[in-house]
Amino acid sequence: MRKLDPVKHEEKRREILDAAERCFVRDGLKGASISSICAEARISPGHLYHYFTSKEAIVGAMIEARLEEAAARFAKRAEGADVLSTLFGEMKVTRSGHPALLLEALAEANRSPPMAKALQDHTKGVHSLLADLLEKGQAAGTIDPTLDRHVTASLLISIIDGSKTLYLRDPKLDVQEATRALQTMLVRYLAPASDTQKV
Amino acid sequence: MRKLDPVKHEEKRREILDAAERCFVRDGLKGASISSICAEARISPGHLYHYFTSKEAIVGAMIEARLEEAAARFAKRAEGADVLSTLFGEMKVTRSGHPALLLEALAEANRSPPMAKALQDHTKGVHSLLADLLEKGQAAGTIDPTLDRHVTASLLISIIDGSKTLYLRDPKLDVQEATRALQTMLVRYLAPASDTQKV
Amino acid sequence: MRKLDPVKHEEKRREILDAAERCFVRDGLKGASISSICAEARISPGHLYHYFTSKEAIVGAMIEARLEEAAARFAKRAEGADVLSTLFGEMKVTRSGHPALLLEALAEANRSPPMAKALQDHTKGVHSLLADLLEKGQAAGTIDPTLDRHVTASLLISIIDGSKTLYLRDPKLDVQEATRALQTMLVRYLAPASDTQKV
Amino acid sequence: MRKLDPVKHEEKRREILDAAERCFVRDGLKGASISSICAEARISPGHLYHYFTSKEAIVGAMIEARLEEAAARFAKRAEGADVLSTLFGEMKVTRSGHPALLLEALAEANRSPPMAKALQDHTKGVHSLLADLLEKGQAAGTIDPTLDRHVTASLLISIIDGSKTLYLRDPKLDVQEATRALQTMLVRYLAPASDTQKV
DNA sequence: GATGAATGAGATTTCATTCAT
DNA sequence: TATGAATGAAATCTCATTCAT
Repeated sequence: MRKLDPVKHEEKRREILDAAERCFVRDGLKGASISSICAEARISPGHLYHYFTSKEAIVGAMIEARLEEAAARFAKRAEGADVLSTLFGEMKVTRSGHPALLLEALAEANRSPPMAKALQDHTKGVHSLLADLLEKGQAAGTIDPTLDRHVTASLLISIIDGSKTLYLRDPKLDVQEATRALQTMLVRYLAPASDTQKV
Repeated sequence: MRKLDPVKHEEKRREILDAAERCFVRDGLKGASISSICAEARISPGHLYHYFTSKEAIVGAMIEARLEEAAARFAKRAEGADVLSTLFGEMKVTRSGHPALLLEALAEANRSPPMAKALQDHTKGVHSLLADLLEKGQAAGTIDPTLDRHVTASLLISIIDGSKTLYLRDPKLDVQEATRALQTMLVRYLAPASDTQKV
Repeated sequence: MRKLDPVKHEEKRREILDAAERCFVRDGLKGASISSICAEARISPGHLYHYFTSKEAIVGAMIEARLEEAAARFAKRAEGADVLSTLFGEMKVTRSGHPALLLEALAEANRSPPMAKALQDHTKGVHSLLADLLEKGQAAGTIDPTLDRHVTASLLISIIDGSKTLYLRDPKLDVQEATRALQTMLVRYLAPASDTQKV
Repeated sequence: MRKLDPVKHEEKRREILDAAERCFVRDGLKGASISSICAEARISPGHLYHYFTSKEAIVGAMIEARLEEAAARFAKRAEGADVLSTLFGEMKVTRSGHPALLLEALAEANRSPPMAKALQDHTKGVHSLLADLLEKGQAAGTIDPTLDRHVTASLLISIIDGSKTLYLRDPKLDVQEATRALQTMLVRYLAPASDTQKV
């Protein structure tokens, strides 16, 4: 009797996730309520439960989508580019892309094993992309060959994470200047020893 | 004839804050409930309100205490030391000191102006300490004199923040190795141009 | 496909208000609790908040309804009648109609501006009705033309208010006798000077 | 061991009652809390319970004191005066003397038998004073001898009660004018039939 | 698919009262 | 006498979730 249209279903799911995201950004993962999400998505609470089994599921799906999107963006940026320009590209995003959500996810990962797993799974993808880029750079002689690719990749990710707090800790900071400084640091770190010149 | 004993009062306050902190680490800033805090502190809910006017006040006092403590620790470490060894010292703390709380505070600062203010105020202290250390290093010739002290200080703080996520994103990461890599990066970044040798 | 049914909604609202009124009469405006109202209305506390945003809103709506009802009853009684018979009619209600609620409202109006406003707004309606009746009586020669209609109307309302305390101050008082005395007083007060005969 | 000084005790009790009264006027009988009373009286909650066994006892004692005071004032005013001037005197008090408390007491008397009893006991005193004054007036020929003294006394009390609502129902009312109108009404009501002239 | 009524547990906070000192 | 620590019940209100239609 139910003629279920999987396409429309998926569409609606995404609509709800979008609405949920706006609520989560505004009110926090715990602070946002199912009913606020329903209001934002203009559906009834009963209906929402046709698409998601619980609030936790919404949070999970939403974070998952965000992480996936970020990974995809990163992968696209990495295509045919070198490590440095990929990283530089990523850093311009710093103030957009709702760092709030990433911080929420990181805080939540401390307590929620599913959240931690989602975070770690996604991290793996970005990690191996970076490690590959580093390897290519080392082969091409543009990256210091003495650096361990895996540790360095992890480090680079953590630096991107850290860059999300710059604005929170000092809203008056000149973002462009800070970005440039970050780039300088990365260049100095990753360049082979022969590259004596400082940027 | 008995007058209120401010020492005991302060003691009890700290006891409650300690209990609260354990709850906040375990359940999150929003996830921890007043009654769980009361249970942890072994007092009645009514009594808690002799010491704090609201849950928000508890969160605020607790974060403030943590930030102050961190700043004090940092200041002590900086006494008579140079930038690099101060930073290296700070990084060993990485896995202790409840990074969970810092991440919670950062996430919360996105929405709560008082939290943002507390974070920014504390940041200023650490920032100027770092800037001073950088200046001294530049005067002594151990730090690249072309670096802007203020931007660099901000950047260093954000790198410390980012280091808090290393373990969350990859629990299998070798922390010692990662710490060494971080140190390498800092040395390469901060060293004057003449110091050609890589560590 | 089911849309919200405003009729049923309104019905339920009124049911809750009726239950609330019973509680308020029994326990007082402050003494009645949300949970007692829920018990009386046989709904859950959560559900009550689908219909009212706060306890204050319930109190307000309930008093408003009462005042409106009283005003409507008064207006109906005044239709085609003269002042005296209207007032006499109103006085027979004395012991019914829950004078308790009016006294609560009056006491509350001392502190609650919204309550004061509701009371004053409703008073205006009754006041102008009375003033009109007085004017007609003066034109017809049955009411002393030297009386100021507005002050007199206010006075008459306060006398009705005062009549609500008769039973409270002396439960053994013969209500019929008291009502007759009240009527006598009103006749003597309002009658034109030429009407020398006392009732 | 306890050398209890009954005079000081009584003094303190009265101080507390005065403080309590201010709180009750400000916040209502239910709205005022023990701790607000303690703050107002500048004593500790533990200490308060040396003087009163419960909040109810404070309310009771306070209302009792008020009623007694009102009765005493009334009695003093009645000394050697006639009904009308006594009533006129009483009416000038209208806006002072915290009508709030009387209205609270009346509302409370609907539910609290002790409060009802206190009210009725006090009423009896005023009632018989008024009845006496009326009797004297009738003997002297200044009061209509056909009026029942007891019913009339009750009626007069209720009119004084009602006058307490004048200002609440219409804050813009000219109090002097209203008082004059009230006096007119009383004169017309109480004067013997022969006194044809209207005031 | 879609609504909104309905639930009941639980959150924060207040308050009268008692207790130890 | 006097303090303020301490209690625990209860009050208001929120929220994730389920159900009937």
